[in-house]
Amino acid sequence: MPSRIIVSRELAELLKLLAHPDRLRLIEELRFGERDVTSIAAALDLPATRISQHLAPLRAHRIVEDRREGRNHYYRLTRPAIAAWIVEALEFVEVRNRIGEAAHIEQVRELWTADANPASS
Amino acid sequence: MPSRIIVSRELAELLKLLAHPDRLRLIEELRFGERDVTSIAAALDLPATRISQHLAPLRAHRIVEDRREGRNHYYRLTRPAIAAWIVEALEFVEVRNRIGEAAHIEQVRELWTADANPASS
DNA sequence: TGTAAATCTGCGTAGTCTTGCAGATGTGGG
DNA sequence: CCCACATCTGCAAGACTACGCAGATTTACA
Repeated sequence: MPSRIIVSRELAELLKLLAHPDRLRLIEELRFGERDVTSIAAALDLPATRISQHLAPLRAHRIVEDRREGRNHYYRLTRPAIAAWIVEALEFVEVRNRIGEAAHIEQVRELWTADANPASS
Repeated sequence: MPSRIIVSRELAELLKLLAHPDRLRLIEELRFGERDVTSIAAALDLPATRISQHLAPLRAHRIVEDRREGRNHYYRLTRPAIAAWIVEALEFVEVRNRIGEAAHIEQVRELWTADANPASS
């Protein structure tokens, strides 16, 4: 079997893994370093169980790594560059004619490109 | 609703759209310019109907655009940079311990990074 | 040792994606 | 006008995914 087919399969698996709104926000949350599950859950306003469920496949594919400290599990990006790579994709998001759509994208690009984690918009 | 949530939804939609082995290879086929459906089908060794089915959602999200000439429909990437962006993702594909996995990835990276379309591996 | 906190895992349901196939459309040539 | 070619669309079955919930684990601490 040609390499193309093998690799495109792996690549598709990776993209499918990332192709969920919560997981994308989760990854962007980890942009600045490790966080524990409860903290991520609070930031995304989702139940901790759901975060754990999202983390499981990300962990299995080594998108994230974890470290235990007492009762808490701290997660971090295995290859932090993936967060920046994701933000680059904003360029390819179809800008529909809806009012404000482009503005939303620009706002998030700035948010996910910033060095710190100031406001949440 | 915060921009983050709106945009992460759009971004996830885009990634889901790309997250299919055939569609990834299809996009890489269009890297050098327009191709008609039959020609793509031959290159990927898939039935033309399937290619058409893959093209439909890509067209709807303006990943590709088409042009008719007689009976043929020629497709091209709306934003050609997306092909290069996808290849960058190879960096994040988990390199498993299987023999030859890394070699496969490297081979495809070269293939999908090359200026021409010589051999097929 | 008992209880609570933090997280993980398993399960059922509902919804979505993939794919082959049949049939519809549109176009060029005779 | 009729046929063949290129492509599209609709449909049903099977596979896969997301989500809420219940229960299992692991660890801290009294």
